[in-house]
Amino acid sequence: MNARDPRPSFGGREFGEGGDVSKRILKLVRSDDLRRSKSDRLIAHYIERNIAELPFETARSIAQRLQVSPMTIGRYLRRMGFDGLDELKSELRRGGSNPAWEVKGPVASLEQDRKEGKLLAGLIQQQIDNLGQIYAITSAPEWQQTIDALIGATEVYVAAYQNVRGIAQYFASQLSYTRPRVQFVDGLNGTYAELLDGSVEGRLLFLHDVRRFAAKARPLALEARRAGVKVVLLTDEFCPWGPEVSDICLIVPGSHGPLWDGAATMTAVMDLMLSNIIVLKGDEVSERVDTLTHLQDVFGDFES
Amino acid sequence: MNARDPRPSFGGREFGEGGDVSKRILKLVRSDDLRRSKSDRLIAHYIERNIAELPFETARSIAQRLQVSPMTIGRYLRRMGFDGLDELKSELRRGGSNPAWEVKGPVASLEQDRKEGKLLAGLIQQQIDNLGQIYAITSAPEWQQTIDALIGATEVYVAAYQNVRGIAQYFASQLSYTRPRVQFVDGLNGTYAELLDGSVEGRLLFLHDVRRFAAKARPLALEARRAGVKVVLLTDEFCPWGPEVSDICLIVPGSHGPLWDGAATMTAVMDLMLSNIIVLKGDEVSERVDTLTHLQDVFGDFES
DNA sequence: CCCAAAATGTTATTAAAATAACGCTTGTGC
DNA sequence: GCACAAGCGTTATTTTAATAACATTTTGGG
Repeated sequence: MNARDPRPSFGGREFGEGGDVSKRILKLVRSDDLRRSKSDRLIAHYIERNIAELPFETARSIAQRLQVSPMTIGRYLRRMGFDGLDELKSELRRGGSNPAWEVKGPVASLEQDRKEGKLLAGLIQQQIDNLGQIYAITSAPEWQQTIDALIGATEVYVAAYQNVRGIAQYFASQLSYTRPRVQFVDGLNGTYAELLDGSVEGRLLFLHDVRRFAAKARPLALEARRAGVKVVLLTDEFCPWGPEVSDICLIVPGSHGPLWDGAATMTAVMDLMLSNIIVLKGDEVSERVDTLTHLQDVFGDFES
Repeated sequence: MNARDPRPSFGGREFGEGGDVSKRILKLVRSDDLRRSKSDRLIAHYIERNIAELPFETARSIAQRLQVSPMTIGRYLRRMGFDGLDELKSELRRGGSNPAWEVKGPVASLEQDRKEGKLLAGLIQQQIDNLGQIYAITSAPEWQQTIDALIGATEVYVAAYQNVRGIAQYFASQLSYTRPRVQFVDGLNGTYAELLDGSVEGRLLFLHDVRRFAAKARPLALEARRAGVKVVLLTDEFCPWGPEVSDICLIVPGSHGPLWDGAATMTAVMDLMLSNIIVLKGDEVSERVDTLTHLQDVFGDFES
């Protein structure tokens, strides 16, 4: 045993209260003694909320999720009184009888509630169905073209209006982690000169618009193409002029609900694009992320 | 791959019969093809009776229990169509989602397709799992409190920073369709005076922040509460100071991927909130939407 | 009873997780 | 601020599980 990481003689299995095991673990995890440092709280919190998932986890996987080192998890478990995650697991196993993971998952109860006509369950179900559909998009040739375009362009300009403007800004923000020269444009100066002045070859306009289309969108796309800018359009199935004004037109189906159109599916599509880019660019992205993380620490107003 | 122990092209995930995963596994295990030899039946029987225990087992431990060699277990799992027990476990973990589309095989595109196809499908699956989980949030008391607060407040201020800023702006934009006096605040004037000056009772701060937390977020929440503003915090499971600084703390689990943290789940949560509000406010919202639609037509730069 | 084919066990190798030892960072008391 | 202690990450090592390749046993037909 490591002298630096002693296993205390109290706590853990020494308790013999005989009650429900997961309750005991939760109680342990909630005790002040195990929430002292920041990562303590992180881990405690994670266990508290994901106790049903623990059987599937390893110390390593938890560590990765929480962005700490596996050692920290190991030390924490030892402070809890368990000699490694396996010991905690077998304790959980004995305690049994509470298992959310058994046959019914959370999704199963979701299904149940949906049948009972609960509104939110139905909406979630619809979101899920939508997500199932977007897999089809990733197999379309336009998908690969879009990825290639986003990677290959010298400069990327992202544009969107009205209510989905924020979503596109998010995309631009995330995209800039994977490559340089990404900019959100709003044309508030009235000209879009930065995009349309033709001073750089290989520019790309990533235009996002959905129903109740913005008046500016179509002319911008047309003008961009005239200026030699490649245009990617991400839109929904209601766009009447999609393919005409764009080089690559990605149509996301089903991104509209009974009450109104949600942006969740679009966000998922964007996240998928980013993931795909990361996979393709690999280490190149890691380096850039490191650089940006450093810059964040210097200028970024991030915590800690 | 071992020529003696081929993994057949049928079986396992190739089936897309839909429905609950454990059902699928049980069905597999009961098929004649997987009960041919003596140990086949032994293993099949064991899985059938102890499927809930599987997450705690290893191939080795099962083997020991059944007095066969670990190899036999491994081979059996492979015949089932799983590449090792871990793959079966992760299937079980997913619980209940329909793998129909996961199966559609490799996407027909460029070289790395198989890998990437799998990857994207996996990411979508993860999104779906996340969505399944958010149902749990909607049943939490905090959910209803949040909805009530969003409806009941005299003024709503939405705040977020860095990369999720756009997402929150989207939320603010959408929320303003359901009720008046919604504003996104960024504190760029350095004071947040509009929010903190105490000139109006019943104000609400809707603060959204996720990992790599903004340095501004925590102080803003604290200051807001001091100024008598109710604080709703929408965050992920990594927030160490969530409940301390907020009146209502909504924690969205699983909004993080292997590559990075996506915003799709958060967007879905927001859309759900909006839907919930619409349902509760009913006609009141319709009227407001009509009004806003009219205003859009006059000022809004919308098409047609 | 024998023989071929299938099934299983054994052994050696590979892959992966846990952790001890060390060093850096962070926070905290004076 | 400064110094000491606690917390954490990193690397190298140990331990454990999974599996390919080979050896042995079992099964079923003649």
